[in-house]
Amino acid sequence: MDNAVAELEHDRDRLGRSSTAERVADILRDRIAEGFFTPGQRLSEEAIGAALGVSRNTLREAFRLLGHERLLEHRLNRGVFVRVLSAEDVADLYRVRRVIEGAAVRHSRDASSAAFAAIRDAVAEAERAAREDRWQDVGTANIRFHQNLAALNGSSRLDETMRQLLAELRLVFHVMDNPRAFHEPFVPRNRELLELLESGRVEEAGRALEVYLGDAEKLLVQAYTPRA
Amino acid sequence: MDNAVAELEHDRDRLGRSSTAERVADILRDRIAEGFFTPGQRLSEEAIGAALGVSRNTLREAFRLLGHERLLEHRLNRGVFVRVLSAEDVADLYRVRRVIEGAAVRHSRDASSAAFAAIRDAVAEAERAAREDRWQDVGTANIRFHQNLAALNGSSRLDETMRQLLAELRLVFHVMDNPRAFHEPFVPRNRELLELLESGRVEEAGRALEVYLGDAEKLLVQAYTPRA
DNA sequence: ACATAAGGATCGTTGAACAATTCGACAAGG
DNA sequence: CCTTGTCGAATTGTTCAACGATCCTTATGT
Repeated sequence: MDNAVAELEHDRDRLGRSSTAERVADILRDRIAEGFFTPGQRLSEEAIGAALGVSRNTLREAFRLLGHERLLEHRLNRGVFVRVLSAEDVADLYRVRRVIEGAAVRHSRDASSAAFAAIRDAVAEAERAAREDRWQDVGTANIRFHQNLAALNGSSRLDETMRQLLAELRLVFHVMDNPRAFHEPFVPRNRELLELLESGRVEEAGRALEVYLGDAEKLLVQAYTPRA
Repeated sequence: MDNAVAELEHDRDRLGRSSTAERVADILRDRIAEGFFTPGQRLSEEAIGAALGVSRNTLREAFRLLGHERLLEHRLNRGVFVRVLSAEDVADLYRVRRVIEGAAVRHSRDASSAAFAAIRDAVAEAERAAREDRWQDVGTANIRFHQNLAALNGSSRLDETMRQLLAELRLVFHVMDNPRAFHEPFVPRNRELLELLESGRVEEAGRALEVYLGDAEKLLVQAYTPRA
């Protein structure tokens, strides 16, 4: 019986998981990800508080949460705004990706088969969505691909960093007017990268990743600089 | 004159730097770093609010800030506690360090001389503090050494990640009963690592770093497991 | 056209209040 | 003796109303 009780401890995390502020943050996070709130838009404490039926204090806690995820920007005495990423931000995000995903590739030698299965799933999902012209979903699957790739590092903190990073990148994706043109080319390249990893050609995969990220960054920066 | 004005922009960050919640967070962060609050200790909203003369709402915002830095742990309806790191946490922190600092070493080829100067400063400061038996300061200087080493990546986001990581590690340092035994051996090794970098022997530096981090992690884990 | 001042809107912070939850103590029952 | 149910104190979660501080806009005067 002691064993059965001991197993319950795995579920302990789920107990603390529901304060109003966190649920509000979840809602706002989704709204930002889906583009309902656009970058640069100001989020009024009063308006949103009234709309969601929570007090200003609770809403402010939710804002604080999303601010630390860099999805919102908090300007003193001026309110919170949906983050606007600069070209420099994009460059920085890709510097981090090269570091984390590059290390993930090098860790692929001693990764579990379950970790590879997760990556394979994401690739398959992207291919399926691409066949069915669901380009928004292709983008989501691509993001999952890179999230699972980064997970090869085996570090929960790097997973968290990666999740935040990809959430930030999603802010930029919404600026792209043509989602297909941006996401489509990377579907076969994800497949390619996966096969290099599974066949153990680590150095080759590392070089492919560098080119991959370089191309993706270039596309994003080009979509940004025109207005400068 | 334009140059003088341009230089002022570096201080711009500090302007927005003054909400009460953030200042409270700064105070608590320092207190935690110096060991005034010990891991596992509960921080009462009422007691601390009264002591600092701020309202509960403001204090709770400060708690949120530190919670996202993983210095405090927030348990629903039970309050906030100074974070207690497990052996698994230590292992995870060192996984991240290997990734970030390892990448930093590889970036050292095209790093500015100013970046190297910052590292050299930290090494010199550690040596000075060691000569004067200020072992707490040696630890602080060692942390600065690694912070500046990570800065070779040239990414503000990785800098931020590294700052949080090192703040978490400081939580563990306070568990060590003999700070000298833990910090002293690494002072000459920092010097060694710096010289490898400055002479361009990157691969060698990478291997030295791996050993370095492996040794440091082992020391910490040993200090942890006895009580298990 | 420009600087200045007034006004309105919004944020930052406080203090109080009440509901919800936790925790320890103590009594009842097996 | 151990377990279980219940109560009450203490603490947190959340809301609300209020006031000063700050920013933005607009009107005013030169």
